[in-house]
Amino acid sequence: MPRIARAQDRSPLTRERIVETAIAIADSEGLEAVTIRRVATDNDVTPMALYWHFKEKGQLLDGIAESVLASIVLPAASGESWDRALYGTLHNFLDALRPHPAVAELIAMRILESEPGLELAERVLGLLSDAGFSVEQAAEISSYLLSAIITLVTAEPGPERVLAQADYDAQVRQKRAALGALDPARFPHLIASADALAMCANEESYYSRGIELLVAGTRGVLRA
Amino acid sequence: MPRIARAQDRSPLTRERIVETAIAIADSEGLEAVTIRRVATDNDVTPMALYWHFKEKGQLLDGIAESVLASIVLPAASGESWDRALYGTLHNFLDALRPHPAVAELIAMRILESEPGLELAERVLGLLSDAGFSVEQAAEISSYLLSAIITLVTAEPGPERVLAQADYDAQVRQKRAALGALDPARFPHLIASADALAMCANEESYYSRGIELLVAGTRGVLRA
DNA sequence: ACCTGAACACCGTTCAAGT
DNA sequence: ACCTGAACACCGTTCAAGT
Repeated sequence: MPRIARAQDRSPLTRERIVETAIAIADSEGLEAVTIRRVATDNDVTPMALYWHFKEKGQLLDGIAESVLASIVLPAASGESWDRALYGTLHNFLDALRPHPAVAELIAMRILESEPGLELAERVLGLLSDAGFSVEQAAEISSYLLSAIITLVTAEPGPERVLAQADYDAQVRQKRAALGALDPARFPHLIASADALAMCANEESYYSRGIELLVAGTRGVLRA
Repeated sequence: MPRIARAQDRSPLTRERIVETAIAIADSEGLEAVTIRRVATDNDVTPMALYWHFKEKGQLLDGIAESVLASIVLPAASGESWDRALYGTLHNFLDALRPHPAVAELIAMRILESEPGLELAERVLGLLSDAGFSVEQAAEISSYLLSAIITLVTAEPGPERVLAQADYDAQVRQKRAALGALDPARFPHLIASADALAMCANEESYYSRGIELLVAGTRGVLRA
């Protein structure tokens, strides 16, 4: 008599599978949709099953951050100038974050808690040291640069990335209209910028100019 | 026969009083402690009373953001160079955020939804326009600069600002120890920076150098 | 106009128990 | 080792009702 399909017949849950589904939920519906109960449901398991793999929800969030940080591709250090290498490294970090804007906010506080995050920070500190910054300045600037890259993706102009295309377009129109309706005597520049503020016309240039600004700023404080 | 003290004898709740207590809770215990029920309790009122003043919790958070934005002091535009004026304006924004680091994260998405936020954005756009940026570039850079200021306060090195002094010190020690225990062959710069990364030695210089970096970066992309 | 009481559908988490 | 069932203390929110 064949047993009906049940939990013990399935491939067992793993930390990795749980984190994977959590990221998928965040990508499609936002971080607030990532609940213990929802992640459990998506794995055909009761909520309490997750507590075998994670002591508490915070550890699941740690796992998400670590997984995204692990996707950073850091090429071997080359003979470039420090500022070009810094640009490249920050871009490598950004490229890992962009596919998962909804979880980016988890990362800032966790960089120094994970192996791949430590490697990223070590690399940036090294480049700033090459540039001639003191240990204290390098520490301050590196932690700021990495946070700023995260901000770049969480603060991309336009509605949140989680929305369906139709909702997205509707929100863009609404935001543009709201800015366009302002008092022209008081907010002339906002009115002129309504289009550009309502959505990000060109993501690539938004991101590369953002990183460029950070690197140029780092050069600037070095000279000062 | 005297009535016992009851709800209808107290001064009535106001939007402002509610927002005020919400900010106080966030300041002392963090944003996650701000619940409808807790804010109600602190006002000696049932949770449902808040729904007379706010349609949903999101509107309370909007109110918090607006209140903090309203505390920005923007001096009248002076004859300074655009970059010095930009430094000053960003500092004005920062000064409004610093007393309330726990709610800073609410502000980024809400700047263009409130009167004082619009005034801040208009000012920054004007300065970038003076500098010679195109409308599109000014829009991109302004939204990035304002987010970056918020990041400066949410990403300040060291443990979260909500903790009691003893817990704060303990966390600093723990973080420093963790970094100090890394493999010196792989993470030499992190080990050297352990002290500086575990806490912010000098907040004032951290903040002024952060703004300096952003202004220098803006100058840099203008020349490019 | 302003607030309460009772109820609902959700959370995260614990604890004892099953295989 | 890995998972379930039942329960607890919390959420935000609705709806009808009180003054």
